[in-house]
Amino acid sequence: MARLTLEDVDALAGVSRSTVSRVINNAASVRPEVRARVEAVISQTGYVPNAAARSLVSNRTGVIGLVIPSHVSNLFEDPYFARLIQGVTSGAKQISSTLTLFLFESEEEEREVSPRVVESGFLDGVIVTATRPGNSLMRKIAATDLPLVAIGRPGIDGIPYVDVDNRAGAFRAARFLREKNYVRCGFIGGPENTSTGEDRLAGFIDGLAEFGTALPNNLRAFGDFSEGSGYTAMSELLDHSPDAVFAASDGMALGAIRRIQDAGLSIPQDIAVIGFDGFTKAETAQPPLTTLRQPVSVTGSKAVEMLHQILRDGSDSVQPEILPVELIHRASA
Amino acid sequence: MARLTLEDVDALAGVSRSTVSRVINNAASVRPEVRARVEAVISQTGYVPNAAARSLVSNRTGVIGLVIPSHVSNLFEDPYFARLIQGVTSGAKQISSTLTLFLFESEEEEREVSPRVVESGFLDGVIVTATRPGNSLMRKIAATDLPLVAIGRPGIDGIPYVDVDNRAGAFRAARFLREKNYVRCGFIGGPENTSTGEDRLAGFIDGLAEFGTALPNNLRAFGDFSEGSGYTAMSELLDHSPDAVFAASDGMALGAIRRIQDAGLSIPQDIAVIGFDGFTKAETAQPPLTTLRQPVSVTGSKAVEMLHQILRDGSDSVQPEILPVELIHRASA
DNA sequence: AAAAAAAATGGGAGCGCTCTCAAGATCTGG
DNA sequence: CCAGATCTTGAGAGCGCTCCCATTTTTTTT
Repeated sequence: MARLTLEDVDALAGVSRSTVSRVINNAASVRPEVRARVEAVISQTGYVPNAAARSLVSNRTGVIGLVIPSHVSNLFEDPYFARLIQGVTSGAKQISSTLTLFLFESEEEEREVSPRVVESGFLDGVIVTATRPGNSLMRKIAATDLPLVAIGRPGIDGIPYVDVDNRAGAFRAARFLREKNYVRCGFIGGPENTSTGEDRLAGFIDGLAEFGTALPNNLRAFGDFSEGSGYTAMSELLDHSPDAVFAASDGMALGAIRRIQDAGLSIPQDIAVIGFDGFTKAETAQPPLTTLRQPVSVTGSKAVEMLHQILRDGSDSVQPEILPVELIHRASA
Repeated sequence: MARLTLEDVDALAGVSRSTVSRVINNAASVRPEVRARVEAVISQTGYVPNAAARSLVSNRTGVIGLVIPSHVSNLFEDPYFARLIQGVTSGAKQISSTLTLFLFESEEEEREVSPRVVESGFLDGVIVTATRPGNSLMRKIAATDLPLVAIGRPGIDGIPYVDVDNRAGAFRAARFLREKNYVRCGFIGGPENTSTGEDRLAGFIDGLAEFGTALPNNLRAFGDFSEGSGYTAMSELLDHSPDAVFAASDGMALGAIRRIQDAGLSIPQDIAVIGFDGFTKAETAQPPLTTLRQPVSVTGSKAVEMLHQILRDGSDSVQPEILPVELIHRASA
């Protein structure tokens, strides 16, 4: 069976092309009985409008892109992206859109693919995630008129974004530790050239400062959010005998825990550990990890929502959104 | 700046629409100098053909769908899907296609969205993953003429698919344990109504049978591939004092390890453990997990490759592909 | 009941591209 | 050097839909 067209439907329903189109698009000015008749034909024949023809004339495709730049694809084992994708997908469903994924493996790919992504009219808008300040992809997309929402504070002014309150979360971690009278608080951070990395460090420093405590350089170490890097970072910190550590991801926190235990020390008696993420693996850790839970999936759906609003009302209509994080108290601190 | 059209380009290059089209599509019959002239205009103006117009007439969209049915979205923390998506993405890139993701949260959604997915002509083809035998979505898609490739043995005849050799892998695990003279080998399986679950169980049974050993019912337990479910399943097995356990996923193996350690037993002295997956978390486990590594990402890109071949040569042209798995020997067994 | 206003419907153009087909240009061989 | 074959190019139709506008039908008003 060849695919049905709108014209087949109008012939069957005894109305004009325009009327069928109105029914499909739920437009006004169609008599209820006519509408019913057309709908009957549609459901009987299983007619589905052709997407390409539709978007050729309407300039809407119902497709939004999710861009994940190259430098993160290695940390894809992190549940973060899985959850984010879930959130974006479910947001997209709300607005009857579909999600296409742009996962880059190298900066070269970013350069190469981006015109196709951006200019072909294939997308109604994009969500760009995990960017680094000055990321050229983001900059390039922002220079076009393709609607854009960033996830995480972008380095560039005027780009609407959704972020979790990394700063407040890290601040909270510091206060928590200091209130429990841990005095030598160490820090395991994410990559320093990311907004997430920066904010969690800044917030932690601020939180300690509140109690008149500083964060000396030798109690700072950095990883890439992965468990392995947390293990390595903890090795550095151990030389300077911290009594508590705040790690900027659950993965790194688990790595730190493993390192601490390998050193024959116990948690939280010898060293307390706090993570950041709130993934399930934090729950089943030994000991269960105290952590800051961030609403990853909500971040994703919120981003879609913002994009939708931009699509409707223009990009001046939206404000950045900062979602709260929550301290989950377990046994590790 | 309004978007350029092909006509703008032809005017600038002083040729006809047809010629520009030929250049874009890399067709023959264009004099080199003319081609060069047109290409110069294209690169200077940054012209990109409109995707919708193109696919309206060519009936190709350059988009392939990846369908993940509802019953797996909860196990999305598993690195499996992240890796699979990576593989599919990189395969798609090879054939200049983009990937759109269909992640369902309920069977109702599957029913609702599927016509749009399938019939709108928006997709050149789909890859359906993690299906259960008799899954209605798969069946429905197979009934249309949308090119389809399954990941994992589908329950339905005539559908091309890619799978890893679950059976051989599980067989290998059994042989390995028996050769090391473990005599009471237990099994923690995946969901019984999935092909993966079935094949890993069948292979393990066969492998034991090779040594004249049976797999009694009280040494079988089942989970959903997650760590938590492995923990629970191991609790059941412990009552029947196995001296080795093969878990059908790394996640469940790690859960089992935790359970065994909670019981004050040591690995592999008291109980040996083998997993299945070969994820990085198996490497960093305590003790490091012996496991069967499956090529997840390759599975994804292979599926795209098959789809591509179907698109070119028709669906009779492809054979199912079974990818080998590899035993990684570490300390847990 | 006729005139004016409002609502419903249909016809036509056109979105930006590809592809067929015919015409023009270039290249063969005798 | 010209008939025939080959290569290159351009014109035109049309993919399936939406949207504007003119026409017809219905409703409201006087």
